[in-house]
Amino acid sequence: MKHFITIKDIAKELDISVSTVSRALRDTYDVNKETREKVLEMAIKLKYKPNFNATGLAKGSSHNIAVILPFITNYYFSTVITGIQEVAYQSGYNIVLYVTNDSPEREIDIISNLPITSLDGLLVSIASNSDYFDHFVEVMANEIPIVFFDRVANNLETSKVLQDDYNGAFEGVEHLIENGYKKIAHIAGPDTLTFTQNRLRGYLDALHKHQLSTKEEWIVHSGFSQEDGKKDAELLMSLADRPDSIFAANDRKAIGAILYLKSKGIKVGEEMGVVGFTNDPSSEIISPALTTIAEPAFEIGKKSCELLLKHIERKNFHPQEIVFPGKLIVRESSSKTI
Amino acid sequence: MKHFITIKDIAKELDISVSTVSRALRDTYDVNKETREKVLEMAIKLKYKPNFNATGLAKGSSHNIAVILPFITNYYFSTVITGIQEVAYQSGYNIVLYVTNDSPEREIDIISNLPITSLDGLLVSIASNSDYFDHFVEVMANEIPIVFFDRVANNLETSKVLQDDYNGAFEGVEHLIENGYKKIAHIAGPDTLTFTQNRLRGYLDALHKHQLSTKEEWIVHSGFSQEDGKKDAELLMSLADRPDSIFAANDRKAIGAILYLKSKGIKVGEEMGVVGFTNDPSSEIISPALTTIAEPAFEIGKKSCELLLKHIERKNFHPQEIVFPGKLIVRESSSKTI
DNA sequence: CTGAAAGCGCTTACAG
DNA sequence: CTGAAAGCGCTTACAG
Repeated sequence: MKHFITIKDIAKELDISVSTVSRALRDTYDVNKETREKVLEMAIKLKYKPNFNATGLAKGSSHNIAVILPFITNYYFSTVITGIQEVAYQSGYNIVLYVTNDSPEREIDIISNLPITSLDGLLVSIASNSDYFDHFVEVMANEIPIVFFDRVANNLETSKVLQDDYNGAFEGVEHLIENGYKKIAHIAGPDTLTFTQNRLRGYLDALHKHQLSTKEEWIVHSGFSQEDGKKDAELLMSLADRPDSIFAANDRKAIGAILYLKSKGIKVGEEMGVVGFTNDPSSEIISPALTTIAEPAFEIGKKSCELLLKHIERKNFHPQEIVFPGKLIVRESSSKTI
Repeated sequence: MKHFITIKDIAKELDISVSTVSRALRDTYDVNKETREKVLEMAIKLKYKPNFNATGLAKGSSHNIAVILPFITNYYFSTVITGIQEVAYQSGYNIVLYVTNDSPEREIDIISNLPITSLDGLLVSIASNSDYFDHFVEVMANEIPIVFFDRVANNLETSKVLQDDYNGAFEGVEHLIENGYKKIAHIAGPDTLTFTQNRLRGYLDALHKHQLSTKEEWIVHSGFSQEDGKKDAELLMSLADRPDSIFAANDRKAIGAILYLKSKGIKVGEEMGVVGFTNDPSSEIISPALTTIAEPAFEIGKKSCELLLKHIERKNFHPQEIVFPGKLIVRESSSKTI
């Protein structure tokens, strides 16, 4: 059996009670200054490490937060986690990671089996086709706060952190219009996701503002992968009335589309404008380089974690919704004259 | 205070002792079949969730494993974690994630402050310039098993999971030679890392086998980023005796190099061959597409986690070193006749 | 300012 | 096969 140094060892060594050691170790209680110093010294000398199972049991808090998201193998999510992690690390919290693979079933299974008694809060971005949120309600009923980011569950009284999907899309499409494109298609994400809907609205409103119209067949919903983008572009190019440009819901789709267009000898930029969303590093690698809306993924991660910690530490912290503005990054894929 | 259902609630409801409930909940002990079934039913009915702080305290195991690595914002590491996570999920283990940002200081700080009493094992990939491993020894002294992957600490009696860096490099360089390149440079990683050394050896031995020579100035060590690759290529191109091809330690460096070469109007493939290592998805996005050695990142993650679980479950499981073969993927960046 | 005692939820010899 | 009891390491009213 493993043996670790406990407060009992410190107490024995110093010939005082464990209660006093316990109090000295946290600085919230009245303890004689010298006693505290002796305890602290001894703790370092013995390399004492608190047993979080025990503190968790006794106090009902664990300094663990769960992060639950669809994937981690892409720029956006991995950067968000890095931001979350930065704040958690500074604040002495541990991150427990769960990946749903974008499957609603797996999401439900994970949430229902969460080691909820050793979790102080949850940070979550839901799966594309999640439509059942009762398991979140159950978690919240246990007084475990949740903060949603990016892919949020509406109708839940929790804090949310988002990028400005509507205005980002609006700006991206307007940029296309200003550069002379008139027949703008939109390859969108799954229409169940709120941010997909917001980007679609931004697209529609930008067209409307400039008295341009779209066609139903120019709006295609599918997944978020490069492969999806490829297929969407193929579909658009097969139309009798072809668009002259594409606003993609994210960069991976945009890149898939560009790859397809290039393979067909279509000159991206000149012949066919493309604008993405995210500012994935790949958008600089592809040629022509991709014009896109940059999302502050790292900041979103940091802010989400900060909010969650506030909820954890202040019982009645009022839920907030934070929206980060996007930023248009103009590159080569959207200029008729490269 | 939060209140959760406990085994006491089940016991009271059924009018039996908590000991019996406890035993019925795990199936290792002799319990009357009917009793067990009643308990299991009631547990479901009351939505009982075990308190892992309590089981951890009582048993000294927590079903938590820590994953500690330099970054998660790249293809390789995020895919490895996905593999780890897959196995952990199937086996009912939780992943506690720590990111060192490739900083040895942060790595030491993290490892020294690990909630070691609530961790069953560690999966780690060290920072580039780590050279102090005593904190790992300390962890191991507490009977917490460690499995290293990719960036391993030598001289430690633990299991290790790697790709075949030597042979991968050898094959990549030989491929360049077979395609007619003769003056092959190597843009390497930090020379402190074992896998960097192995890839360098593979490069050297392939040249040697084909009676080709290199020059000291053709071997340049730097970091692993795209930016590093760019700078390395710039340096190589400034040489009086320029190489005619580059074997890069990873794809990001290779891509940086290609981007630089393209910006100088150098025709990659024809004029200048480039081969990478990893098979990052970006290697298909860049044009010309990058020839590379594919690493089975997902498999490496799975295997690492499987090994760790064996160490956790079987006290005297003998440390193993697993090496996964790489696979040459030929694309456009290495063929003189595109 | 400090100590003794009860308790957090679970496990596990020890009896029977 | 089952129960009573002690214990895991820590916290926290309660006394003093």
